[in-house]
Amino acid sequence: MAHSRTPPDDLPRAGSNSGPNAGPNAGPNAGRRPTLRTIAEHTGFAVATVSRALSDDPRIAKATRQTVAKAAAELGYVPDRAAQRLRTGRTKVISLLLNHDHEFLGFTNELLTGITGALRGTGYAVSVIPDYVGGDRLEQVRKILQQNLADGLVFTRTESFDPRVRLLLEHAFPFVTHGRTEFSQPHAFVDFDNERFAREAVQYLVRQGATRLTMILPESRFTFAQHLRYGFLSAVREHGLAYELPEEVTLDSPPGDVLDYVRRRQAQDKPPDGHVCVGEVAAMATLAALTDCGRRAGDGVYLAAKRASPVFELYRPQIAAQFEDVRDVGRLLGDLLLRRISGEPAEKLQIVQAPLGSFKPPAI
Amino acid sequence: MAHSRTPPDDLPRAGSNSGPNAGPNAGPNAGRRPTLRTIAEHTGFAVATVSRALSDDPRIAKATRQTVAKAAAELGYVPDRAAQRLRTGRTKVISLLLNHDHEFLGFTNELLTGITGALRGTGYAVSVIPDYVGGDRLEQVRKILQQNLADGLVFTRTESFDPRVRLLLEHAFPFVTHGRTEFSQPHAFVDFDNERFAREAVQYLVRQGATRLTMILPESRFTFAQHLRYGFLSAVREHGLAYELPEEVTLDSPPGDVLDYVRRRQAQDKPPDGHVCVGEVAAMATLAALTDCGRRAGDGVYLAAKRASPVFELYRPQIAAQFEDVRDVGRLLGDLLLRRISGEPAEKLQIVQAPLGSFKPPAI
DNA sequence: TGGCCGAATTGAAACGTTATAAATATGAGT
DNA sequence: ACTCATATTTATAACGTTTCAATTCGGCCA
Repeated sequence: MAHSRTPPDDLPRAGSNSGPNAGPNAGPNAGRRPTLRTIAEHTGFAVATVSRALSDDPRIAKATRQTVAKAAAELGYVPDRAAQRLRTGRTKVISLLLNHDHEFLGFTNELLTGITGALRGTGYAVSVIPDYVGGDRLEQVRKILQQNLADGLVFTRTESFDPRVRLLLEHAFPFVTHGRTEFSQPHAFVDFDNERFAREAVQYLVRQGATRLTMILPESRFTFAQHLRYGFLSAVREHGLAYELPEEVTLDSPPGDVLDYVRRRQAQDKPPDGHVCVGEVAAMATLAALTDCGRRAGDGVYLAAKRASPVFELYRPQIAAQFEDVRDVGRLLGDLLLRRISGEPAEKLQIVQAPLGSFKPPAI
Repeated sequence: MAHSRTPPDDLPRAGSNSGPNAGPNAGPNAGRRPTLRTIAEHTGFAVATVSRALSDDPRIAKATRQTVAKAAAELGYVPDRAAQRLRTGRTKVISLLLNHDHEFLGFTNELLTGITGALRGTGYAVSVIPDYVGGDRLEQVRKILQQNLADGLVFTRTESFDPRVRLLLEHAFPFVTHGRTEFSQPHAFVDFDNERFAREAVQYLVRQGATRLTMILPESRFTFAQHLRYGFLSAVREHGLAYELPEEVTLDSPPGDVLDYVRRRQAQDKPPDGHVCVGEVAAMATLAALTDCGRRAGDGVYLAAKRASPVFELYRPQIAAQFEDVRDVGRLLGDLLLRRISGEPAEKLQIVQAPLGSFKPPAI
């Protein structure tokens, strides 16, 4: 315990129990969790000094910082989050708005794995907030803002003019979305290049020999619906092909409805023979419907899908698919949010992910 | 603003700004979030009284409680969690240990939906903590205990003598597990009746005409591995059937390994013709392997599976399956944990869920 | 009149941290 | 010896809540 200047070791002004028996766990708060005060009593410095030393404030002498750090480590000190939060207003929490209604298989698990991975070692915790897509999506965001429940926010299923984005921008609250918006003011996001996916899916189906293409779209309010539509349409028109974009069902329709729709459509005139499937569930429903109608994928009718679950390679017959690495999405979202929280400008925190892999006719 | 006794309306002892202009938002903290003090200044009561009144303390006059409640509502008061937490030690957080390695498709999403649903309106937040099954599963639990990061804990994939359970019991910390243990001291849990599932799966396969049964088990340290094994074995022996329980692969093996294993086994002597599949991934892998070997489920080889994802009904060919309602599991876990936190004895908080539905030969 | 009681309310002290402003000591310059 | 800038450290006041130990008050009993 070598101090630089005059360590007030002997000054009895600390009062209570810094007397003769300043043993390791002798104080009145014996078994309790160590606080800054504990360290202060052990080292002889003031609480304020200890606080500063631990945050590596350059105004504190280097020797002091080391002494304090050592004592803190020995005592197993770890700062009290409630106290820090009360004092600073920073929560060390990031909230994830999670939607329950629709799910690409395994999406939530992969996303969380990615986010918690990115936050590892930073002291940030992830708090999960339900996002009822059907209800008022603003409610939870308002609550977080008003009650200061988090330092940053992540959410998915972004709409072109997402009211949550508007609100958060107004409040200058750090956030990252999965998906873009069409606001002029920039914000941080990670997005999959759905336009390119749709275009390449169409091109693949054309190569396979499909002549009439279709794709079940997300509800049009979601930005990625526009990207998909644009990619699909521009590729289809380029090849001068027939196509149809059904209005009756969306990606969020109950899978049974999608199944029914595809079945019905198959029974009608000129059914499509090239299906772009934007998720595993859509692909499964489409494939099931085709099977139910006695058709076999690869034999006069073709699928091109997007998959997000690594496990989906087990599907038989295999489906030609590009991969969206959702774990990586989570990692990026976490990473961008941390940087946003620490002040980086939003326009530098925008990532469009390219689809992984390329469409190949299934071997099996 | 009628007070019961002597409201110190006129006493200027409050000092600062309770003078002539006690307008709604006139104080020095104008736009700021209202605190107990704000309410105190508005109603003329002391901060302590307001605090008590809001917690409906019977020592506060009824009229006062109403006055305060009204003022709080008008001002939009909402207690500061950091301050409450600092003062009381209660965090209003429950932590969910989430494992990333293995996933029944959609499990995490359903579980979280259930838990957050159960916690709705209670003020509790769900914090997600990664649980690296491969690593030290105790580390995160220790951290939560030492740093007092939560009021309660939920975790899955429970082991027969799960060290996390032991530690938490020692510390008398509230928790609920998904899955039982073999400790003598009781603790709260929700578990699926895997023994019954395995037994009924075997019975179904026998009815279909299977003669040699198999099941890929979880690693033996997990309690549900024992339940599955017991159910499987007792049913198999009852029927005097041949069986095999492979050692090479487990439920946690990479799906590709499972696929390879089943394929290899099919090529060997006396391959099993009845497969009990404990999850969607196992079922997909098994089915894929059979398909790859030119066999068709339902035609001399049979599957009986457990499914946790509602979406799995889209699988073709359909797989005879019982359903574990994971959303309900989540709801129950949340519910039990709340009750445990509020002091109910653990032995009354134990639920074994019966499998939903019964095995039927797939129509399609 | 005075003392005592119960009901209602209150001041003040915590909880553990950080930020502000002030204090102290050191060394250099005069 | 005296001032002054510099380098360190410190006391103190918050942050918003809950709770302990008073305090106030009217009425009741002696």
